[in-house]
Amino acid sequence: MVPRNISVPSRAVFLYLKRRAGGWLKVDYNPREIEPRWQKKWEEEGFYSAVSEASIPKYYVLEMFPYPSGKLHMGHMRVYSIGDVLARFLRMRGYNIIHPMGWDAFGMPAENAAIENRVNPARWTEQNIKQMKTQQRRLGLSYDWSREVSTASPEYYRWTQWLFLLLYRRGLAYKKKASVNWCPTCQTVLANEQVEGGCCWRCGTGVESRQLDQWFLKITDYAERLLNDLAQLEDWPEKVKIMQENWIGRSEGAEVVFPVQELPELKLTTFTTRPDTLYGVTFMALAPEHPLLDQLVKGTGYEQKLAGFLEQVRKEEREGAGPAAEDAPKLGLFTGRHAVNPINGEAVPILVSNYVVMEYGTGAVMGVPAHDQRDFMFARRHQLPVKVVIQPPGERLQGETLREAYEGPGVMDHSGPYDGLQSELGKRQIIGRLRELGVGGADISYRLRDWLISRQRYWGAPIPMVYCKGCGMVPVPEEQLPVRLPEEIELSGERMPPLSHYESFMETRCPQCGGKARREADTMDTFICSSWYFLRFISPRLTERPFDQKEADYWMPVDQYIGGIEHAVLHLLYARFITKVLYDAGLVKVQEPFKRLLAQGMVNKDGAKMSKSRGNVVTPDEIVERYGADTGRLFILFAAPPERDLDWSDQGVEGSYRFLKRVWRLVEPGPVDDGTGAGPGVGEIEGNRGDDVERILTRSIHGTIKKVTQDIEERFNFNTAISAIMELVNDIYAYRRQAGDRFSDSLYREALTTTVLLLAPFVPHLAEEAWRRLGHRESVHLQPWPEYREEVLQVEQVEIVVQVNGKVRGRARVPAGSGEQDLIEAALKNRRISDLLKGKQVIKKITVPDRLVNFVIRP
RNA sequence: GCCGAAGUGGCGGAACUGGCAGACGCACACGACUCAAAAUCGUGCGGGCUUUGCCCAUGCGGGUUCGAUUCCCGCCUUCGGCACCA
Repeated sequence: MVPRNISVPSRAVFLYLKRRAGGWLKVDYNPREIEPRWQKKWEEEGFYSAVSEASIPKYYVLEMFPYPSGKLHMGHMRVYSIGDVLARFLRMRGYNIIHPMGWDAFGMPAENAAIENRVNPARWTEQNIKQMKTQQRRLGLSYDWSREVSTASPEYYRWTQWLFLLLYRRGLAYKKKASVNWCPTCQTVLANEQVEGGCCWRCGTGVESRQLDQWFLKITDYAERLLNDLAQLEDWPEKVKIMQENWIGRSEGAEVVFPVQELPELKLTTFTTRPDTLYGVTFMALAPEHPLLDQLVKGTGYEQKLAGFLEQVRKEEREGAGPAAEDAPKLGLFTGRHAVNPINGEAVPILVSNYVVMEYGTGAVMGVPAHDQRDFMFARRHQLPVKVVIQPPGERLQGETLREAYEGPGVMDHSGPYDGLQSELGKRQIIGRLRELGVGGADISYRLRDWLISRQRYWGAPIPMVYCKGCGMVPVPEEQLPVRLPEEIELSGERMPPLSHYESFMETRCPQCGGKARREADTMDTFICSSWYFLRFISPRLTERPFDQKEADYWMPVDQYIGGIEHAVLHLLYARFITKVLYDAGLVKVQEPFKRLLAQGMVNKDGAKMSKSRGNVVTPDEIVERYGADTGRLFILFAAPPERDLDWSDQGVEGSYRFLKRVWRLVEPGPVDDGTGAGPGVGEIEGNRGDDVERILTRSIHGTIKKVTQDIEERFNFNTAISAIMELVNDIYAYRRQAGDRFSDSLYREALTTTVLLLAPFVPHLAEEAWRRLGHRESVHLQPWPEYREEVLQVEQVEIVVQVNGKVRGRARVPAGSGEQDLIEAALKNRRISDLLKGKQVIKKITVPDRLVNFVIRP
């Protein structure tokens, strides 16, 4: 038996502290020396490499891979820090961790740099990757670098092209001429998701509309599944799911077919969410791009006028491009033809209007001005009749005097046999009638459009298609992949797309007939490259297939995905779509790629986004240089919960640094039992408070383990986890101050050991250095996470609050778990309480075990 | 306009299931150490008052409850998403 509270080791500590105070043997906290040393060591030891091994539970931690701009910013540092804490924590918890990193390396900055500075995009990108990787390495992140991939390498884009062919084979990739979003600055088209408020997501330029022959992916075929499966994503933020839901924009309604009066064989199909207003139709409006327009107008004498009108619309669009489309004038032109309302045989004029969008529904709108605000504004502008067919409760509206459309529900009116019916019921009945008549029926429409993937640019994965005079469009056979991007190319920035002017690329042989053929000159949207990269990380060097299915079955899905909210409907929707396609092709077993998602907030400074123009930019490099990576990581994680925006504070960083120095001073002396000297004399250490100090520290140790574990695992609240560790450190200092000759070497050691283990995921370098100083041989990052002992947390006595009418009026100490009667008795023993209750009538006594007693008295 | 989130000290934030509002940190003030400063250690720190204590206080106004930062209703402000989607 070793007696407790031996004074010898504590004297050792004491003397050590004294010596330090004298200024010798002291080593300051020096992250600049510690951090690179451990980074090197860890890499040599290679224990961050993931190995497939089904015997222990796997965990896939992934942060959205970056575009290699060459400059790491605070936003990057934040995502990586969050991911790294999780990866390190879960590794200590006994999981088989895969934590890879790579590069979303195709994209326009490389190409633009090439044009401006005559550098080679491939070299430029390589350079940036190298630079950025160095910056990442300095942060002490636990990546398995052996899995690094770059989407711009032929070994990778070969499989992006393979994916395209898979989509093509499955009928999900097609080429069509369509009016598309064109960014004049980027000289390329954009998918719908890539237009934000009418402007380019990348450069902010107003987007124009252009007619081009382009490649699309049929993501709309998956609209229903993409929508429904959101319900399975329990661990995704509600916000992101709602954004995707809105983006997909499912509306239920009906399809209604209107024959053209003058040309009965010609039929116009419309989509409406309000079949109950069918009797209120007073016109029909077609989109300017509507395919039947030419046929319709032919022979009416309106041909000239139509051509002029379309020219005007186009001009209007070019000039008025941008937001506020709603306020744009609703131009219209009569086509000379009429449509017949299938429900009542009424003929209404057919017009062309710029407020009808070809891409939604059928590109034709049945105009019900009384019950749709846009139709109403159009009708008033062009003197079309307004016919009220839905009466709101307690009102009788008149078409002639209506000031705005009534869009709510009501009772049907002027609707033949349906008069007097509730509109909701009327919807169903009219849909039934349309079906009977064979002129429509229930239908669903989505806001989601097909994904436009052609980019008239050079630096992307070439679309593996060949055009042959004899055979037409022919896909490049898989065994001929990759279609290599010519690396030595002069980019002028003028002749787009660049590849079309590069003969040695364009000229090829037709895979079918062997004759002369031309290649597709467009490259793919980089969002395709990033919609499957999480699978490539699983088998990054495989040459026969994009990924190994068995390995994918083991590692997928990504258990925790972390990234910015800006990808709520871009990357995250595309990746879900591609995963579902791969599932349908029998290549993966999961229908959803990301089990859990964390959308981290932005990093601001002085309440505004960090930007060069504001001059409020702080870079990870500066922070690492000045304070070390550990301080930067700690501050970023401590200053706010991960999903919230974070305000950078130089003083806050200073505080984190101070805390780490405080920890350093605890561990810097090394193991405490160096066996020199005798214990401190009585009175040399102030405030001896006896046994209690020991119990307080013990409880603090175990309480902190519990809190930190829960905060990381269940809530992702790293900020509160860190504050708990700070409290433990404060308790250790208090113990050192107060223990006196009861100082327990073993307890002190346990406290330090625990602190270091708990800090390991957050500040890996300092923790490692401290761990070794405490006398350990093996890395702290290979240690099991500490377990807490519940029994230590049990307390015998608790302090309860005593309230009178809900206001705190006193306190009482009671044994833990006391019953109602004991609580009340203890509360009444308090002088103030009994005084307050004297002569008063107690109506009610409320007790909450171990918490409070509340006396309700008559006022 | 529609959809969504958030409003708590001088500041970042905490309070997990309705139970002591303000943990932890920053800033500030004071004290110790020092010739002095820095560093460090310690103490205090929402506001008010008639200060053994009492009152007010979690954007504003109501409500439910013994008790509300937490639940409900109405409003205000800020931020984010969508924006002629028939």
